[in-house]
Amino acid sequence: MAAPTTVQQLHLHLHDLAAQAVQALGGPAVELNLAPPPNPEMGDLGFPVFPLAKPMRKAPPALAEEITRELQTRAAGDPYIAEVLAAGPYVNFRLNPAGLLRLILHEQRSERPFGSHQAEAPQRVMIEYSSPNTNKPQHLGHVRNNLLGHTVANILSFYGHDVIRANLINDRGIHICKSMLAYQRFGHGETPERAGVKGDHLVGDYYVKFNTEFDKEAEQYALKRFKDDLLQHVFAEEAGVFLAEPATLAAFKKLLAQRPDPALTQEAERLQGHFATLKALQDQEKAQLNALLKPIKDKAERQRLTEQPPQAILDLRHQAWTLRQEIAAFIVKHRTPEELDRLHTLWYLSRRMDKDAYFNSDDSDLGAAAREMLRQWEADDPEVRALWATMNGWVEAGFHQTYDRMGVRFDHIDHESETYLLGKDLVEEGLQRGVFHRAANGAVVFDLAKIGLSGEKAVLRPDGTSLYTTQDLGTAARRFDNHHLDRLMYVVGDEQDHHFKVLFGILGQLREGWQDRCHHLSYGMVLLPHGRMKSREGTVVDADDLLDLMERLAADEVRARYADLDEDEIQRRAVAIGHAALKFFLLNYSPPTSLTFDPEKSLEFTGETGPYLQYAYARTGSILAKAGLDPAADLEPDMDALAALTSPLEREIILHLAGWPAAVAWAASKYDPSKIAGFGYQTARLLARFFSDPDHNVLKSEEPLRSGRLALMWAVNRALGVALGLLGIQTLNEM
RNA sequence: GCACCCAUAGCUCAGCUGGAUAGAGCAACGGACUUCUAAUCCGUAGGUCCCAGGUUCGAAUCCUGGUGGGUGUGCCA
Repeated sequence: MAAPTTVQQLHLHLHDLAAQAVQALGGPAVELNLAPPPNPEMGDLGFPVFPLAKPMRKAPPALAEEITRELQTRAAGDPYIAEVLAAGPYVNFRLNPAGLLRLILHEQRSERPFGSHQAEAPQRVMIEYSSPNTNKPQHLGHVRNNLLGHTVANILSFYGHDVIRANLINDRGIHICKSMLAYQRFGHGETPERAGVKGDHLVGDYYVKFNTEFDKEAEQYALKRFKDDLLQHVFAEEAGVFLAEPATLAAFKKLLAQRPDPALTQEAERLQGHFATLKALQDQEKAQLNALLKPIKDKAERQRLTEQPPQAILDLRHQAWTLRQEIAAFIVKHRTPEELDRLHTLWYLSRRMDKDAYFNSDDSDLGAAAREMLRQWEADDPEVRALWATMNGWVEAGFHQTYDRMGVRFDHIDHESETYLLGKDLVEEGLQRGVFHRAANGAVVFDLAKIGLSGEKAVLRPDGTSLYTTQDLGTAARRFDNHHLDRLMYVVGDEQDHHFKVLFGILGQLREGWQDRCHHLSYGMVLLPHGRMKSREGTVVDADDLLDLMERLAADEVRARYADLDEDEIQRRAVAIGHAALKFFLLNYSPPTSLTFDPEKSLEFTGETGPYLQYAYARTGSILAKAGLDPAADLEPDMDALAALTSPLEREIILHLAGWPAAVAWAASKYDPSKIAGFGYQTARLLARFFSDPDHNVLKSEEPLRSGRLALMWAVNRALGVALGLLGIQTLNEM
């Protein structure tokens, strides 16, 4: 084998050397699991001999000794291997750091960037991310999606694939009509310019306006239509249940706040404490009942026990009932008739009334108007289309401002208004071929049993209109055909896991091989300390507001450190640092992890954060600059200088850098930016240790160590710069 | 009911596809600014890797069963 010219080849070289040694000793040809030992004193890269012990009929430690001796003779004179040593049942290599760093420097100067793949053929990959609705501005959830998609695209592209960044803007449908209708009725011709508001926010305000107006309408309807029904339920058997609900008591507390009476409010708060007890009682009851039922298989006996549980369980229920009564009695005693009406209505709306059904009924004025508007849109009504074009224009302009701020971009932008009719021909063809069948009511459906799931999935309604899935099938097909894709990826939250399983399954039935070329990059939700973001409750973290906040917080930090810096420079750094903190925070979680965003705790600039990486980078750059070296220009390594790098920390840094190609390969194959973030953080951590140690001072050290350390700084600066670039984090030369 | 995901330090998370003594950040406590930039470093403390079995030379990691939490399960999008 030729001498290794890359770190990856070196890894293979070591593996082959070890495998040859094993075979020379009569062992089997197996893959050896080369991994770093837990302690650097043991070596840099090693493998366990357990799997070889049985076939070679030797005790592991003795075998390790034997393999080590064999390797020592075979590796003699190898420029990359300093030592081979046995450690119990393990065989470890100690590498020559100078040789390793020379390889790294060589790769960093080569045309193919260090860490990009060397062997695989490039693939054409389309990755769809963001996919926003044009009825409201983007929020923190979108930010995670945008950054995840954009960063994965960066990684795949860096790795050597041909990447198409796609966005499918959901610009049509009933939800769009809601904001349009509210604007038409309440907007008075307002524009973003006149209101001084970003277009997406302006439209979002009308979407909210629609919902509050609709809620009012629904409440009035419920009160008028179901008054008798409400009263009956409330004072009948469900009284205790309804009144003793957390939501009811909370609503009542709000009502109490309108007629200030501290004593009552206090009492309401005390009673709210009962809910925790109620929950505990319920859990106990459930646990006891389950334990009781568990050993009993007979169905009738189980049912009897469920219906007539033993006294202990009844006691628990009684305790709970007493608490409920206390809460109910409090509300009944202190409510005014108006308040009770309001509570009834809220209860009915939350428990009994199907708001979607109401929206879709002729009873709802706003619902009917919105649906009519959708019909007009589909019929190309010029007035509706004009309004739609105007408002969508505002929203998209707003989106693009936000994308630009985040550094997120796209190669292809599709609109659902152009794609929503796609897929029908595909369904027709599938129907002919028996992929789909016609249901009794005329709908065209897919039998999910064909792909190992249960139930049916409709792809055409009885009236022949298409569904979301139909459109997705058509859009995917068009993308495969137009772009000759090897892979099609969707960055979408994990609540749509099932949808994509179905979609890909059907695609696979329609076209051989498409299923395996599709991938759903599923990621966890962004939660707030109190739970999910709910626009209804005003807990949504707006993307633009968040970016503003990050910039402001970062500006405060910069100002606190460099009071005399001019304001432009403060702002420039604040944008870089604030965005870095946000990006790193979101990308440092592995995608499947759902994360809790706590503004108090999440917006940090110290510890494992983006600015920590930027800081380490800035310091390497500063040292290079002081030495008169340009980090952008190439550096010619001098072996004597590199050989002077012998401290444990220097070795550790070099070894860590050698792990970059593996980190990129891993991130690219798993679509996981957190691997890159983790690598960057480890790099920064090693550097922080390096900088804090006076013995490792670069500029004050003697030649040839000084040149060696400068070469190391140069290599680290490049590697960290590339990692930060992939994460979309701006580098700074001074912090 | 069924399906999928998750459970690791007080909190938030890693843990390289089964290897050697399970790691970081935050929070707590103690120490280091005459600095190649303290957005930093060093140290102390903190663990029944949810529980019970199984596979294996070896399990946080794989399998089975349970418990707890989340998300789905539209002829909605």
